[in-house]
Amino acid sequence: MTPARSGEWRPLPRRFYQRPVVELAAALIGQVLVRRRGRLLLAGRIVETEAYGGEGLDPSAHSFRGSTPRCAVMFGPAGHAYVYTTHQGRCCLNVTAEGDRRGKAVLIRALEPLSGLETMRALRLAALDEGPTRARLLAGRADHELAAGPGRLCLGLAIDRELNGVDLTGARSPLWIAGPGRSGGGSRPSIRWTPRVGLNPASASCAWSWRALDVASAAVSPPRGARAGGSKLPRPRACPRPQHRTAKNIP
DNA sequence: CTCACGATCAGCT
DNA sequence: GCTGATCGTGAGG
Repeated sequence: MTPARSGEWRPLPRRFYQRPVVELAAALIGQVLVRRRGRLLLAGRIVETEAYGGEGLDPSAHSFRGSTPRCAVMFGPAGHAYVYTTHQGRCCLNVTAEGDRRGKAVLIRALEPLSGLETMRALRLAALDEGPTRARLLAGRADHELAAGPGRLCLGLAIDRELNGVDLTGARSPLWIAGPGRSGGGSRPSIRWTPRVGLNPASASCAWSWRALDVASAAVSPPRGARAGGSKLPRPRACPRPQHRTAKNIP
């Protein structure tokens, strides 16, 4: 936001990412994702993440069946960006974990915008078709909705496949993750665990509560299609026996 | 080459 | 709360 605050946004070191992936998903809550675009900094506080396990361990992970051209970055060192495209030209951002080259990563699902809000709004709008609803969207898009969702935050922060593989710890990186700085207030966020979004409810991995979210944030992404603006926290998708992580759960 | 499948989103009921 | 759009990716023939 302010130059003084942006000066506090230094990249977290490699060792921050070198830990079990579920632990990293929790540790990322409250940190600040920063995107440098020319002289402009776009940034938001991370409020929602999901852990994805490794090859042969987590059927929901792209790395489950081993390295492919798309997910090769997951098999690289920790602290790099894995950006993949989903349909409708949208992207999702993951950060690699552990560095054991077994394909573990954390999906960043939602941010609370901190810096560059007008640019985020413009980038989001540019991705929509021109039409009669455009003005209404412009007026109605609340700040906390700008990056509430994995595809939305990539649009708003101009994150696309060109950033796939970038080192998040690099001093000159166009993308990095920083500590909360003074604005963090010193108190650790309160984390709630739920099953991950979009899984087949019948799948065994649906029982693993590997989605971490900041209970205090209004910017967490709804599981699917729910109207924004409501104050209710998202309800986890119906899954058999949701449970918190256990030693057995952690790949 | 062809086919099936989503780690989604916006709009409407 | 539900539906349709729409296309990159990877597996298989």
